[in-house]
Amino acid sequence: MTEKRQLQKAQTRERIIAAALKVYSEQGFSAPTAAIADEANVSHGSIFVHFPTVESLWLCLLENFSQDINAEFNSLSEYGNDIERLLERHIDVLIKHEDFYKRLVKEAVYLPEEEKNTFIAIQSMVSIHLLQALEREISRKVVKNVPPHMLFNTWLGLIHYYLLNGDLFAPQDSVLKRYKSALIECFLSLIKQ
Amino acid sequence: MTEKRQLQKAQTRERIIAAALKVYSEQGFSAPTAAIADEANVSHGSIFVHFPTVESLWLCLLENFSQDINAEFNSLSEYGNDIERLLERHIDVLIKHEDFYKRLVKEAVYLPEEEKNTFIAIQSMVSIHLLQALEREISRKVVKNVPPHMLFNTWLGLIHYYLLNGDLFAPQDSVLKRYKSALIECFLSLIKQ
DNA sequence: CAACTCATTGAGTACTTACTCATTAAACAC
DNA sequence: GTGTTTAATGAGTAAGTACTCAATGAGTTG
Repeated sequence: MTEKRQLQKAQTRERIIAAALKVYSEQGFSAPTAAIADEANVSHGSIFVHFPTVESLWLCLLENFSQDINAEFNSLSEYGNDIERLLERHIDVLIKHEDFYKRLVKEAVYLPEEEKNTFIAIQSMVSIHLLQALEREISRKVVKNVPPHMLFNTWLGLIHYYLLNGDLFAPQDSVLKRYKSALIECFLSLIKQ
Repeated sequence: MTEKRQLQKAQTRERIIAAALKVYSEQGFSAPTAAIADEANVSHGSIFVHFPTVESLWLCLLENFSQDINAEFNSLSEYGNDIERLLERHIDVLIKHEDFYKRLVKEAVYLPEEEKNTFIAIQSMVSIHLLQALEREISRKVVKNVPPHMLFNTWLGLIHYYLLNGDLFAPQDSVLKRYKSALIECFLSLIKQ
């Protein structure tokens, strides 16, 4: 049997991934690989044993993140067409991953195509549920007759705006926690007839 | 008289500034100084004769930009409280400087404090006029009774969202030109009672 | 126990960047 | 015309980065 080695290798990989998530959340994706090795208590070279390039490490993190978050958004279907509860759930999931999500909003522009697309896919996940609910409520004349994708973009634009300017709106605090109800209230009152 | 030298020095400075504006608009603020020297047809060292550090070059560009754009926004007062025309004018000014403005939206987060503040000041300029009009229309019950600053953030969030995702919404084209009327229409119909 | 495999190491390499400074030549003062 | 000032030059420096690879030693196998 050749188990102990495999196990240790897997553990090292996980340590690197966890360290990278932390370091990138705090310092951004241009943080040096040396900082990740430090955080993971692993030699610098070890990173390149597990990931041939930094880009492959980014991609791995993004795919993990996408899976995690998609799993949490799947439960959105439970809420049916209750827009308020969908919005609440949306923000709650983002709060859970606020640091990393904020980094993505800030830096996705500079990530390579593949990573960018993964991030866009995450947003599509929410949009599916929200658009469905919006269309339903528009047809029921509860929500204004505005193209639903523009409503969705307004919502995401608002949230990302607050995330990007977090230092301004809520210094040393979670913007999403602080403004959750204000954001939802504002958006709801805007879209309603 | 010692004129020719001063004139040539000033011209070189302007050439560097113009080149930097172009290069940064196209490649972002992390573009190497060598690219700017190339574009300006000036030696690499020349840049540091006129600007002690790259940061001082960034700041100079931002201050120029702020002055230009503020001058154009000052005419906003002519429009009084006509929100639609204010929004139109806002987008028109941004269209005029779209490439550089887009870069700022994308990268302001990483610029040093002073540059970031200059960018924030630009946004305040618009907010003054727009908030005034919004408050007026709220008191006249034409616009919904939502905190005006949240309405402003919704508007700016929407525009910045479209700018950030320009490649998605309008590949190889100006997002603002393409979506100007849609954005204004959407926002107006949302805020109205 | 001996031979071998392989995850891990960290000093070293190759590259890119902002910034320097001795040198040059054009503009200027007399 | 001669000497001085100074804008401009570009090869050179220092610092930081991702990535490599020969050496190590713990794990594994017979």
